[in-house]
Amino acid sequence: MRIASWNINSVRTRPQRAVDLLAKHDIDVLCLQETKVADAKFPREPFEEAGYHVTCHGLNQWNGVAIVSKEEPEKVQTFFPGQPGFHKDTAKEQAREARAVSARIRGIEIWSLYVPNGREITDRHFDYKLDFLYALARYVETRAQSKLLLTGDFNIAPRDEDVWDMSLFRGKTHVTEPERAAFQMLEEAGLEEVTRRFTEEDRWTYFDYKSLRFQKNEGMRIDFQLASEPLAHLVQGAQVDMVERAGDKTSDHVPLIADFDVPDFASVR
DNA sequence: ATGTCACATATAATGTGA
Repeated sequence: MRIASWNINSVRTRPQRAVDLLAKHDIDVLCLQETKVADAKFPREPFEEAGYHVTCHGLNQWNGVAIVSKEEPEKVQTFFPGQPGFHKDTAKEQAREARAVSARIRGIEIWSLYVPNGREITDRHFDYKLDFLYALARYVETRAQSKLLLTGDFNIAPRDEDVWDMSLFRGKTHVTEPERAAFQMLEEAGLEEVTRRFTEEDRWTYFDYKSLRFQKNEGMRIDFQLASEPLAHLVQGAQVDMVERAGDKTSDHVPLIADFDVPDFASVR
């Protein structure tokens, strides 16, 4: 079973790239982040014409997540239990943003997650990011005994080698101790990151649009797939599709693909 | 090289966000 995760940075800007990706890799489930579209405007047709189901969760032009799957999801959840909200105006309601959607497919609870960026370490958004991760870890603790998969853009580089030049990142978001500790909380709650060990060569998942970062191979590893133990031991391999970052009108992130030995009971019958 | 993209809005230039 092939599960891919990709921060597409606007699904309306490049829907055909996503549809082509499904065919190119024969993807069973594609988790998208930063779709940047409200549900009513989501371009469902090209995915459905390709034979896929679309589960989307978008509230406005920001954030937005989706799960595109060959099989029809058995259960869908928007927001994870305990997910905190945010609004830049503290006088307004701190409403939850469209950063989490899940679908149960072939017995796996699969989440497409877009963790808050954090902006600057002195910004309220940074505290929001940490709160989001703490709440996520608490939810994981309740689900870690079954097959659970968190995919997406975590906006954290857990190790120094996950950025191309650590000296440029000290004091900035994505590499701070509290962010890395929060990521570790997810692991301590029962999850294992399953793609890293298969992607040592092409290890970046993100390249800034600015400063020719892709051309200079100056990237970051901030996208991951974290599986609970009952699923993690079924992982068979992982890869990034670096070709997807080349060419015109690309996302700034690269698709992250993982394979799991999960039987398709329907095909066995 | 902060110097690129994407989205929105009294559509044309600017604000927000990454």
